[in-house]
Amino acid sequence: MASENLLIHIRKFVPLSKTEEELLLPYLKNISLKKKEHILKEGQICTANYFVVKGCMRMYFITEQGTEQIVQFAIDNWWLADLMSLDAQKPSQFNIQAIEATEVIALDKNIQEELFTKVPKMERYFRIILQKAFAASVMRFRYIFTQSGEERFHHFITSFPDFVQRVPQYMLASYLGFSAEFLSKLRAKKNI
Amino acid sequence: MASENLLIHIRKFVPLSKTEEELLLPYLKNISLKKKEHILKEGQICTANYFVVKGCMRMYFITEQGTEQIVQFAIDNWWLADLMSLDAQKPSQFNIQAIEATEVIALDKNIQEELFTKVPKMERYFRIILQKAFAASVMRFRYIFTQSGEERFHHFITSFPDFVQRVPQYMLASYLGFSAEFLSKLRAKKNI
DNA sequence: TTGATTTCTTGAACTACTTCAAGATTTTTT
DNA sequence: AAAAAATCTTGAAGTAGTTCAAGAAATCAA
Repeated sequence: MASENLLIHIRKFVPLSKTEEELLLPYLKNISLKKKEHILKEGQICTANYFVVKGCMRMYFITEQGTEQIVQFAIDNWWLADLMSLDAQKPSQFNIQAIEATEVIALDKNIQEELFTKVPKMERYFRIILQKAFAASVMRFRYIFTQSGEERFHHFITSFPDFVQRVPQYMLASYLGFSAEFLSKLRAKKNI
Repeated sequence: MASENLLIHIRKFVPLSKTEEELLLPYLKNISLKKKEHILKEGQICTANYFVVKGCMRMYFITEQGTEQIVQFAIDNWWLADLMSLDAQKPSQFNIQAIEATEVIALDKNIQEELFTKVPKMERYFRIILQKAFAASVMRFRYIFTQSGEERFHHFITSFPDFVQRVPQYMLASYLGFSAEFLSKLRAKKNI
């Protein structure tokens, strides 16, 4: 059962009573995505926050030059959404797409407030999750600003060796902030 | 009174009753920082979250090459902390320093949980603040990855014209991710 | 109000990447 | 199993930045 994965994740940060868990469940919606299926497209309003139960997703946009630029990945047990669009209910500047067949749980914006009133611990859970996500993005800035492309690539493959197998190389290059050709040359140099 | 500025900020996101405001105040500590004074140094454990009432601060670290790299600025009405160090209570990899004479309000980590229990709305306030901060950092990645140094500089000075006057150019260059010399050349080219 | 410190400028040589193009390989679909 | 689509590779030429060095200008401290 998909929701069980989310419950396990939540319990790591806040202790939920049986009653609270039962209150929470009706707010969750299971969604299955095929490979390459979009759950958000540029110009649409982001209506939910998505928890990846199993699979892999990317958030990206199309640059002025017409190329794709990836800003975030999400794998099992990560939340993903365009929080700016979700918050302001304005058209998104991003796309969110499944890279492989993916199961997500959606928490709809318009019932989220009601959930937080009924189960205040969920507000706490998201405060903690967001704090960690923001702290991680500060570290990402650190890496982007001080490491060369080669160093960032090396750091990434040693930190997430299994993940590297799951996404096409050109997506990894985009996420790390350099061209697919450059990554190919790095690999050639290192015999990877 | 410094705390009044924070109360005004909080009220923008959550409505606080008179009682709740009175509960909150004893948790706040006012700190005055001189220009160049540090409130956190690399290796120390970050013990509080800081709200800038008036002034300007930077969060930076020293690269392997011995140069300073700025990851965040904070001006009036922004929170600043090394959230990773604060959360895990491990030594920080960053420095936080006042760029000009600055007044901050500190919210200590070890009493924060107690505050959230007494005034749950504060947990909500931080959930909202963190959500906005994280959404903003996603946009910052967008700019870093797609705009040239020149474009980022132009975008920044048109978005925050007053801020540019307040910090030395070399700090702005560092924040934007290029060398001070390069920024100087950009300005020469544009007669700014 | 002078000296010390910090910040900004400029040019020259260098490099970590990019772009383009075209073919090779792998994966997916039928 | 063949055709189509997606992904990866390689080389050559170009460029947006960097580093270094040294002086000029602005700001700060006594």
